[in-house]
This record gives sequence, structure tokens and C-alpha cells, in this order.
Amino acid sequence: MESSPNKPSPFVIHTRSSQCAARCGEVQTLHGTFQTPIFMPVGTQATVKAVSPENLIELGAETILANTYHLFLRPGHELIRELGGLHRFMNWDRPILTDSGGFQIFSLRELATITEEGAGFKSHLDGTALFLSPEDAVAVQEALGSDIMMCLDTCIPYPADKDETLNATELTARWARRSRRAQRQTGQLLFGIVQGGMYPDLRTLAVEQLLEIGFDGYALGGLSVGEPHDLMLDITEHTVKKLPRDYPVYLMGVGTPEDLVESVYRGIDMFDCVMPTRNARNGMLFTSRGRIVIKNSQYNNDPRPPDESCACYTCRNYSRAYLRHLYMSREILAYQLNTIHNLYYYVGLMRSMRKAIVNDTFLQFRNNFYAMRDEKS
RNA sequence: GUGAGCGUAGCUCAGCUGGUGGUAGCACCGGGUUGUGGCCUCGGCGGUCGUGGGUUCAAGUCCCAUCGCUCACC
Repeated sequence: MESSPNKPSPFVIHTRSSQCAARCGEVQTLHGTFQTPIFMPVGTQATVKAVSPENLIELGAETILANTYHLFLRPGHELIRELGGLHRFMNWDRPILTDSGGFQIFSLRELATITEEGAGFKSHLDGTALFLSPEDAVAVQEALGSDIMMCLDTCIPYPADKDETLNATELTARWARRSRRAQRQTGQLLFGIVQGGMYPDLRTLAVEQLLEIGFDGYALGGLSVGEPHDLMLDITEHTVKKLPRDYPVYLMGVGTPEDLVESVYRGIDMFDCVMPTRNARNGMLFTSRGRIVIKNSQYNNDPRPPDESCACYTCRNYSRAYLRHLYMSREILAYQLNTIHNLYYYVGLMRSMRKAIVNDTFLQFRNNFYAMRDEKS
């Protein structure tokens, strides 16, 4: 595929794997660069739940997410602008990517109404009627001052018939064009979102429509919405092949450690997912040998750290027995220590993958990744 | 001491005039969780109905005794 028109790519690729579609590079933003492939912790409400910015820096996070819809509702983007922007507000001076609120149209769909103009919501907080157009979403993200803005999109549920998928995909494209037009010259990047559901030809169509507009990067939306796992990987692979090679490609909302490995293998550069943080708060820890559920009684008196080969703050200092005790006691520290560990694992997994790409040993890395798993995990 | 009320799962309790112990909540034990509501969800374990008698074809339910707890009054 040819390059996208209009704007130079913020993406510099250092190394391409000779073994697969994986590549290693960096994305330039207003708040510095980040290395890819990258995992971005989710911090919906201007905080990565349970951890501080200092924790995030120590565990190696380079970029985090925040959410347009949630911050628009509370505390309000104008307030954040007045207080110096999102970075200053939350004391984070590295890159921030803001999701547009498109996913909330999907996840809060019983409260949302989609029209050509945009999305009407009834606030999940107090029921207040509010409206978010593609132009509004850009304006809010400009007020927040995020480094990477996402276009408002419409995420398609699974299963969905082809007509419904086509309609949503084309609406997303029209919204994408309006988003690009609404953008002011702030230096913030704007990514388009490829929809198209589980139909390869519609994914291709979505890519073509976005490339006509031209964005700073391209995201794959509407995946991991209940479809079979293999289908997710197939659609990812198909879509990546249609996208220009010199722009960053972001797989939204994915996924498990296995998903990350398989998606990097297929050429994905950026990820976000609530899984490491949410599951941390629900007592599940990711380790190099698979996942453990720290609330299980078998860890009652287990003196080992969650992952004996992990160098995170949690594993360096605390036993499974203690973490189980904290979790069972509903202590706040449980959420913090579990989240630190899981994010360290995810960030470390990405670091390992970058290293493997640079050394051109990604296939060996991938084989070893699976070989280390315990049976059940 | 007198009067009243209450004893059912680890805890809090449903159980109507006797007819197989509750899909109850919490706790506990497992599973799930993919652009986040610290949530939610799906399974599972769990009871000689305080104890001893009696009435009855049949008692958690009715009667007597007894033990324990609570409240009120002395």
C-alpha cells in the first residue's frame, strides 16, 4: 500500500523483522517519543486506577490512555484546560493518548443514540442528556491537550449483519473526515479508526476511506467484541496488510499477553487494554508462566513472589501469601501492588518483543513465550 | 424475680392456617472478565431447624419441659 497523503508520518521504524510483520520503531509526539511496539496502560479518568504516576514511571510505562467521554462528563474538559491541560492536571509529562468516546457509544449503547450528526448520551452518572459530535470529540481532546487524539467512531457489535456493518463503517468514515476538518493546528496527532466488523472486504473499504483523508496513525477498532479468537487475528492480519507500512498501527482494546504476541507478529505497533489493570483489581496476576488467581486459597501460605523471574516492586518485596491476604481483606494496597505487577509484566513483555525484533529473533521469542507457560494457563 | 419476644447454613434472615429445609443476602471455594464503574457475572460447598419429651399418618411450624440470648418491669 502507498503512503497516506497530507501529512508526514510521526513514526520512525528502526527495525523490521525478517521473519514476520513485526517492526520496531518510535512515535514522535508533543511530549516526546515512545518506543514501539508499546502497551499503553488505560487511565480512563485521568488516572491509571490504583497507581501513581511515579509507580508508572518506575514500572516503565511510556504512554498512557485517558478517555474523552469520561473526562468530558467529569470534571469537564474546560476545567482541565483552565488548570493547564491534562498532563499538568494529572502530573504526567509523557505522551497521553485519548480515546474518543466511540467505545462508550458501544459499551453504554443502552444510554446512547447514534445519528448522522453524532452520538446522544444519557450520562451514566446522573442521566443528563448530552451530545458528542465528531467535531466535539476533537475539540474536547484539544482542550485536554492529549498527544494522540482518536476520531469518534462507531464500534460494531458481534455478530452483526453486513448491512448494519456497512452502515456503521461508512458513518465512521464520514465522522473521520469531519474530525480531520475540525482539527486545529496544535501539533496533536489524530488517528483514524478502521471499522468494518468481521467482513474483510468492509475492513478494506474502511482502510481506503481513511487513507483518502489521511491520518497520523491508524487504529483497528471493533475487535475483541465477542468474536472467536482466530477470527480476531485473521481480521487483524487482513487489515494490517491493507494499511500503509510507514504509519503506526494501533489495535484498540487488546488484549491478553498471547494476543499481544500474536498481534505484534502480524504487524501491530500499539496496544491498550484494561485487562492488566482490571484483572489486578480482581485478583488475577499475569506471570511468565501464565496467570495466577491470587485470591485462590492455594496461595494462603505461599512465600514465593507472584513471578519468581519478575523484577517489579511487588515481586521484589511481597509474597503470594501477603498479596492474597491483602486481597481477601479488601485492602487498598492489594489493588496497587497487583496493578504494579501486571503493568510491569505487560510493559516488560513489550520490551522483550522489541528486543527480539531488533535481534531479529522474534520467532524464537514467540516459541519460548509459549514454552514457558504452565499447562493450565 | 416477673412478663414478653427470639433461637433455622459460618453470619443476617425467609419459611402464611402442620404436608419433601430456602432460586435469599453476605461470607467461603472455583470459573469468567479485551478502546474500565475497585464493578459485575456464572457455578459450587454448606443445616441432626437450641435441647429433651409429647400430640399427629406427618412437626421448623402445635403442646410441655429445659437451656441460651434480648427487651421491659421489679
